[in-house]
Amino acid sequence: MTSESSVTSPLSHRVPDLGALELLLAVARHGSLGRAAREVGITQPAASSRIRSMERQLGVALVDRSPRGSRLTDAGALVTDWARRIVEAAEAFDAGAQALRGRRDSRLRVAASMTIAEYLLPGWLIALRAERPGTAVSLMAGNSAVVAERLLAGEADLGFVEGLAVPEGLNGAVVAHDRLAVVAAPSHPWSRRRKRLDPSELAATPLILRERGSGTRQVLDSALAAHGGLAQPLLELASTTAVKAAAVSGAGPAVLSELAIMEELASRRLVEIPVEGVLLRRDLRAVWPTGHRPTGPARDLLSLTRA
Amino acid sequence: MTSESSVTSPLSHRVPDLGALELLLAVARHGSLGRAAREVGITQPAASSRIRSMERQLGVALVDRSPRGSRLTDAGALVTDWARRIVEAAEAFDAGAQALRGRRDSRLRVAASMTIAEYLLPGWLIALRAERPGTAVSLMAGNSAVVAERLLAGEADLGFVEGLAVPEGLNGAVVAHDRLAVVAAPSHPWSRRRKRLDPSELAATPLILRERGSGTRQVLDSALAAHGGLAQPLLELASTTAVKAAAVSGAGPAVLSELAIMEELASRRLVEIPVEGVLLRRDLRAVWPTGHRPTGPARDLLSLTRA
DNA sequence: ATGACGTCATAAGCTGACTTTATGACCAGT
DNA sequence: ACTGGTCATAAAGTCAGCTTATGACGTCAT
Repeated sequence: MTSESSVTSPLSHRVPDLGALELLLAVARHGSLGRAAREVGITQPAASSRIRSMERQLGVALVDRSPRGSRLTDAGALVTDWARRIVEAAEAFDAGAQALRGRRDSRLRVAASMTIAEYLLPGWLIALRAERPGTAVSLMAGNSAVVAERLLAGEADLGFVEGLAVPEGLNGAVVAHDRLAVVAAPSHPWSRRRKRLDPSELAATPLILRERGSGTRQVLDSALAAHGGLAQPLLELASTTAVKAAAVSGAGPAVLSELAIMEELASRRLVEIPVEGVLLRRDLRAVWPTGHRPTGPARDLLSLTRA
Repeated sequence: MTSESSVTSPLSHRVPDLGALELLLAVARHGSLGRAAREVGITQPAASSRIRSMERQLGVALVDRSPRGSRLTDAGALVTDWARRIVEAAEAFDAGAQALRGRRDSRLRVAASMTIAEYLLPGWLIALRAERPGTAVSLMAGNSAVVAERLLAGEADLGFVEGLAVPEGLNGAVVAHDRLAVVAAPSHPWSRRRKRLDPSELAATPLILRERGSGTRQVLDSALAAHGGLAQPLLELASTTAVKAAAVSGAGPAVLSELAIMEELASRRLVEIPVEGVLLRRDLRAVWPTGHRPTGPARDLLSLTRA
């Protein structure tokens, strides 16, 4: 192994900072260090030095400099693609964080359940910003009851919930679907099964679960009710993240929202276990007080989310 | 709109740097600033100050401090989840960049096509690092011909290609599938179609495409050959990224690999247009020289990728 | 009660990374 | 040759973040 590859130093020492990555993307777009520098608001020598130190840090030449401009090397193109994913995640972070700041003068006040706020809303906010720049959004995250309360109190203009039913006093429209998936680490015996899992077997096996009362748990229990009773907890954890981490580490099978595990499935840190005939689907809905159809910015956001 | 929300200042001024985000994740894990500080290798006062300035920057309280430790606030939990996605993208970047550095003493030398190197390999490398820490990997990216050449010259131990066929002299195993999808911006008329698109209509409509000769273009042309001839280019662009950007901006419909557009579909910046009866599927294969079944680290990586 | 141990906050001084300004070298096209 | 574009280098200033040293506060066990 190389001397560096085994070092467990903090990521931040081995990955260029966001400013450098943005600069790299700008260089890719413009084909010139100087123009890229202008785009990100620094001078040309600063850009030159920054790209150079990024190349030193990574140990790879990223751009071919010529008197007619700079083009990415092959390795540079690859690095730029990877960098773009970091920057996109940062954009989602920024969109979410700005909404969370929650100024009272926001034109659109959104109340959303945790799952939606975590996985879907940042993307929607980016799309909204692209279509209606200057729409200031504020975000309140909470469970269905909290969302309903805010809407009915007139403290929010649009809500998003993930329950089985629309709360009393609200109207809603389904904007997306979520599916609960049974997953396990690739090392788990279930990941090598050939037959689909039988629901009764699922109900009889201790699982890593969110605590009783969580939305995920409710959906699972109601789906298993017809097949031999409630889910058996192997571990009960307080957050989706904790459940995921336990499952990845091989502690046992878990039941998680599809939204939460897309990346783990793609990288095969988790494997989905097909289940026979159990429908673990739930609707994600936009909601508003009965009679108050969304208008203005709320309507803009709603139309973005409709599938 | 708020004074900040309309500012188009660089992302890096509004998003905390990677070190701060890592620190926040550590605080979430440990429930204590001091212990989190120790984990990321700084002192407690530094952590205290860094979290505080992050809270100032975001305008949101992230942790509840008490003499018995620190817990995330509700907003802090949400911010932490968003931060985790940035850090995960940074981990993928790091895994890829280390492989790209390509020391000659690497124990596992991989040659991969661009699409695979870009979208799948970083995740595999993270998984490999988790299972076999200390396996130094080097990466060479290129088209199928380059991959084959490296393998046959003994300069690579394992290859990944995405063509329609296995190159001469190599054996292979399908490790994943890719599907080409017809996509358009939500504003495009096709996104409001109710009927599936007819292949002959697809062949007759000018599309945003990669340049002739690219893998994507070849697959599309061969699929359309049976339905009225080759694809008509509206724009021919040199990179997947450029095609994607043009499609997102509404320039027209595009045909892109499913891997490349997962995020855009999730956030509805792009909409998939269902097509009637055209199979735009292609296999992604691991390959090695005929007769040289992968062993050691190459076998470890191969077994990770098998679906 | 009281002392020990944990928590986090504050203050002062240092270091280093990144910046700008001011140049210079290089190349292409006029 | 000259003009206008490219990138590189050097010197000097700025500022964020670090460490060390200390203090305040709450909990727990004696």
